[in-house]
Amino acid sequence: MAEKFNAVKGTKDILPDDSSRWQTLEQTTHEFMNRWGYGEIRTPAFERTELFTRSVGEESDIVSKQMYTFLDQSETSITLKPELTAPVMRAYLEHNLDRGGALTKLYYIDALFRQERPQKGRLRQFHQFGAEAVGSPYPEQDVEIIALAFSLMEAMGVANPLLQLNSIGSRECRQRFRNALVEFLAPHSGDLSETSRQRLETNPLRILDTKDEGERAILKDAPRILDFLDDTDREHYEAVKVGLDTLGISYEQNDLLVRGLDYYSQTTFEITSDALGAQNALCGGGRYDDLLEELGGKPTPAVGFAAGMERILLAIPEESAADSVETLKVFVITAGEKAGTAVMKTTMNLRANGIPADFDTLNRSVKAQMREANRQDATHIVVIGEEELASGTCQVKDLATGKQQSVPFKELFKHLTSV
RNA sequence: GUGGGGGUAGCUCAGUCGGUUAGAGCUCCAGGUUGUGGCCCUGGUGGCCGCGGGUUCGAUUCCCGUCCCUCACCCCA
Repeated sequence: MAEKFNAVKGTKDILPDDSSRWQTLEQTTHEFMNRWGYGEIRTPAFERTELFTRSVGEESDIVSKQMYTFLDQSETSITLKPELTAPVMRAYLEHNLDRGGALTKLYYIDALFRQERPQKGRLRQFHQFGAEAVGSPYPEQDVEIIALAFSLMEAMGVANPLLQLNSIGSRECRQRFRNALVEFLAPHSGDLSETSRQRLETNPLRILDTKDEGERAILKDAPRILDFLDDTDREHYEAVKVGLDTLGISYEQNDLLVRGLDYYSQTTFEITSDALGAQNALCGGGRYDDLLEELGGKPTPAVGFAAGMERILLAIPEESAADSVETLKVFVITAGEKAGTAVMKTTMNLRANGIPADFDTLNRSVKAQMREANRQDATHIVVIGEEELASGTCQVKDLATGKQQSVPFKELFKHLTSV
C-alpha cells in the first residue's frame, strides 16, 4: 500500500461530528454582526509580506518568527495571513470604504496561519472572527466594540468570561513611558532573562507581560503606563470605563496588558476564560489610530477585536446533546430487488419537498437498513417492496411508537407531515 | 528553539519481569426474526505493537536513533 498522509503539524480536520458546533458559532457571529451593523468582508488567504512587516512590527513575534512566507513565481514575497486587521485595512484603503469620511463597520470570519509550536488552544492554522470600526476616534466606539466582543462571548456560552482593560496611550505617551521603563529596568538588567534583556533594546513594553516570577517582582516598582497618559488619553480611557459601567459590563484593569502587535494605541483589552489551558486569551483587541496612516491612508482612527474560535469551542460546554428536537426524518427501505428505483424516486421526492430523507445504496438486508435508519435517528421509515409496488402503497412506520401502517404513495407526503 | 508525557485493532485502553496463536470494551458485519430498528444472545472482520538499527537462539517488550502526537515554556486567538 502507498504511504498515507497526515494533516501537517498544527493543522486539524474538522469532522462531521464537530462541524455543527462550528456552524453554530458562525451563525451566531453572522447574526450578531448584522444586528450590530457590521458588514462582512472576506480578504485573500495571502498578502504581500510587507503589509505585515510594516503594520504588525518587525520586532513582534509574529513577524520575526511565525510567518509562513515564500516567494511566488514573480519573486514577490508572499505571506499567509498571520492576523486579520492589516489585510482588512489594506482592503479598506484599496476600495475607499471610508465613504467620504463616515464610519465603516466591518467583520470577518477567517483562517490564519502562524508557525508556532502547537499546544492546547494553539494551532498553526486557526480561525478567528472579529470586527473593525473605522473612522471614529471617540470612546463610544471603543465601548461598542468591547460590548460586541463581550456579548458574543456570552451568547456563545463561554464560561466565566473575564474582561481585562488597559490604555497604552498615544504614541508620544508610549515613547515617554518607554524611556522611563528602560531607565528603570537598566540597573536590573542582570536579573532579567535573556529575551527580556534583548527586548530592553527592541521592545521594552513587552517585558511587562512576562510570567517570570523574578521579573514580576522587579516590575512591581516599575513606572506605570497610566501615569504617562496625557489628559486626552486619560479622559478617553475614563469615558470608556464609564461607558462599560453604564452597560453593566464588568472589567478588571490590568496595566501590564500591552499586547504583542505594534499598531495598538490607547485602549487595549483582552477577554480570558479559566476554562482553557495555558492559552487563556479568547479575544483581544484595541484601538489602532496610527495604522491606516502607516499603510498609506490618511490618518484615520479605528478600533477592533479578534476572537479565537478554537479557543471559544474549548471554553464552552460540549453541548447539551439532548437537544434532539424531534424533527421529521425519513429512511426509505428497499425490500426486494425490483423496488430499488421506486425507493430512489420516493426519497428524492421527499427531499424535494423539504423532508430530510435517505436510502440505502449498499444493497443491504432489510434488517441492516432498519439499523441504519435507527443510527441516523430517523423518525420514520418507509418500506417499499414488491407487494407495495403492486398495491400502490408503502409501509410507513413511526420508529418512536413502533406503529406501522399502509399508506398510498400519493398520500405519503401528507401522511408524514400531518403526524 | 527548550523541557515533561505518550505512540499496541476504526475508537478508548490493558498487557508482555524478552518466549509459541497479542487482549478487553465500544464500533463495524452476520446470525438469532424466509421483508422490520433500538435492548439482549451468539459468532465474525479487523493489528508490520510508529519507523530504522542494535543486543539476543528469540524483541511488541531491553538499548540507541528517528518520526509523529500531546502538554508546558515562549508568545498569542
